[in-house]
Amino acid sequence: MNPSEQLRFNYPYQQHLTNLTLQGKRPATIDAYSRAVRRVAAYFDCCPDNLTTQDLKAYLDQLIASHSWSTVKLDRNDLQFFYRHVLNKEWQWLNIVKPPQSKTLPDILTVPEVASVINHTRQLRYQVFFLTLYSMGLRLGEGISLQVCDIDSARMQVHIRNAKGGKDRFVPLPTRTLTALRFYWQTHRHPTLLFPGKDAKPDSVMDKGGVQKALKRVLCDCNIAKSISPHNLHHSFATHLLEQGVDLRSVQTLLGHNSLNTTARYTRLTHIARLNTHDAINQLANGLCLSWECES
DNA sequence: CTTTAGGAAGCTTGACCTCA
DNA sequence: TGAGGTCAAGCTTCCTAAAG
Repeated sequence: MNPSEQLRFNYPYQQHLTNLTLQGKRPATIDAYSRAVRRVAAYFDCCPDNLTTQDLKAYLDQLIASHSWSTVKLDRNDLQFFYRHVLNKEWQWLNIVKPPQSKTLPDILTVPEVASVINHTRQLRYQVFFLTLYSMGLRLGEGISLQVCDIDSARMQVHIRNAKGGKDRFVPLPTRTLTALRFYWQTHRHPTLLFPGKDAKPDSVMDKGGVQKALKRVLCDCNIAKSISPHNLHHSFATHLLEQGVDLRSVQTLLGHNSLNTTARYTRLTHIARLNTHDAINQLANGLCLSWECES
């Protein structure tokens, strides 16, 4: 893009960012939506305010060929937002962009596999972190943001703040996890964070990429060939609770899921006798043998 | 359908170790 | 002791999957 065109693009782009913020969109959404506008501008090498319907159809057509439908949907939604709120235009034809129907299911670790992963994790911080994610069914982002003040050891529960969609929830805290968190905290004694980063910035949390890489290494050491990421610990936890007889609604509340869609795979298990959620969680955590506990 | 979080890749940085 | 190598962590960006 030449300098004058770039200058012309900057104004609507900034307006777009402002509108997204004013609409209360989360940072991840603003990031994703702003990328789509930058991408279409880069593709046509100009400010996208005067593109024709044919131009945009051609753009989305090549995008379908080169990217996943998730990306295509994002760009479609972002362009719609951009045209509606920045350019004040409607693009009805965008409704013809519809992804094919598909439904995939995540890989699940067994309880012995989870124990193996935790025990093969050499660094204490990752070992305790994986235990924390699994034993309370947390998402990666929820785990790394945990603070000392979120732990309520009197009521044996943890306050999960600003989870997906900006929602809070409480989850039961297994005794074993509390012990592990206390043990690990003694090694760094950070005033607020349970899982601080290693860099010089005092309030930086543990890096997501580092956690992902650490888990990949451990899975390799354990010879586990399943497609597993930290988020699969969240799914594995849900599966194991249902296998223990906890009812589906309780598991969804625990994980911060409102819909039945993603957990529908587990519904066949709900005929099993109901079990107290707190007991089931402690049973799962107690089923893991942690190497550092054996050493200490 | 729309929105948000997670995963992955590529690059940089810094700690740690070895060796001349 | 300093140069060079190695590796993990951190950071940024882009892409994909999951959840609302």
